[in-house]
Amino acid sequence: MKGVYSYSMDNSLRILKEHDIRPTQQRLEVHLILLKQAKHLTAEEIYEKVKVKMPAISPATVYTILDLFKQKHVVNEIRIQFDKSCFEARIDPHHHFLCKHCRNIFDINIKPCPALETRTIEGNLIEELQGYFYGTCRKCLEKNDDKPV
Amino acid sequence: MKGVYSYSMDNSLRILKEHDIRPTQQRLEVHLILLKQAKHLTAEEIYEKVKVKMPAISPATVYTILDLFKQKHVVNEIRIQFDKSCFEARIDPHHHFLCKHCRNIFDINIKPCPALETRTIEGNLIEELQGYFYGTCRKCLEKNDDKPV
DNA sequence: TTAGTATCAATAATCATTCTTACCTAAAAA
DNA sequence: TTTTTAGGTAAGAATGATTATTGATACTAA
Repeated sequence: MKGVYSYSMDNSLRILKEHDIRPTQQRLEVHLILLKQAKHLTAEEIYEKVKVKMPAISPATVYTILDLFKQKHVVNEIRIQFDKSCFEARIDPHHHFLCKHCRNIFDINIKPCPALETRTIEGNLIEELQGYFYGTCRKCLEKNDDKPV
Repeated sequence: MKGVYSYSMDNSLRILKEHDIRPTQQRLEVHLILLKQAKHLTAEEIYEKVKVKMPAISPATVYTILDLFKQKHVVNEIRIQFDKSCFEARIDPHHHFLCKHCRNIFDINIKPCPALETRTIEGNLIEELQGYFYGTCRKCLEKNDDKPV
């Protein structure tokens, strides 16, 4: 257990250093949570998880850290839900799907996606892109669950 | 002038009726503004514009109307800006570009966009999709304006 | 007419996020 | 070692878009 934890923490340490981020305890913890989770977490979910290890941390600190991580490109921010942001450690461009029923978010792979393969569109330079899909996921379709929550 | 106005208002009236929306004064006015503008407006911008004709209207009413319009598919909501929504009368699926410099929003046409052409992805049923591109628009590139606002 | 329904304005409430301030710590300089 | 400096953080207040609530009014159908 200690081994796994250390390994991941070392991973976070290396990643932060590689991106010129001074590795404080708080930053390491936030990064490790995103790395371990391998899922999309809201700022509040991250805050709740950090608080287990560091009860004194404040939400503002989590927001500050996530902001820094965004700037340094170690996390990706997703606004697929209208009322709050999610964050993920995966940083290569890819699309997302939000199920209206179970509210789960899935990564989407569109094989040849022209949007993901160009640097410019109609003369405009693309520096970031987000593809959001809304609908009913496979599992909820199988359940024949037609009413959105 | 009267002619143009009436024509547009008739347009709005027809569109609302076609979508089973009882045409009240407020709803017609909000719809007409979006129709005439042919651009992306925030809820607040719409509110400011309606207020010129109907000084008694409240922001809550505008939100309610826009919500109804969304449900009935007469407007499209765009969350390309993180802190507020924009609305447009164009309802066919298309992507958007936000320039980090001039903050303008442009419609984007990707010729063969697989995302716009499928109903399902990996077994998930797509009911709505939003493609958001962030970067530097053609005009700002020409100005060699490299610093985001 | 009259009951029932829908709409709307106004205000208050919510809630994610940001701002402000002050404290603390760690590294650099003396 | 002490001083200095800069950056990081906690706490709580502030912001601001959006939503909920409520009471009044207008429409609809019998």
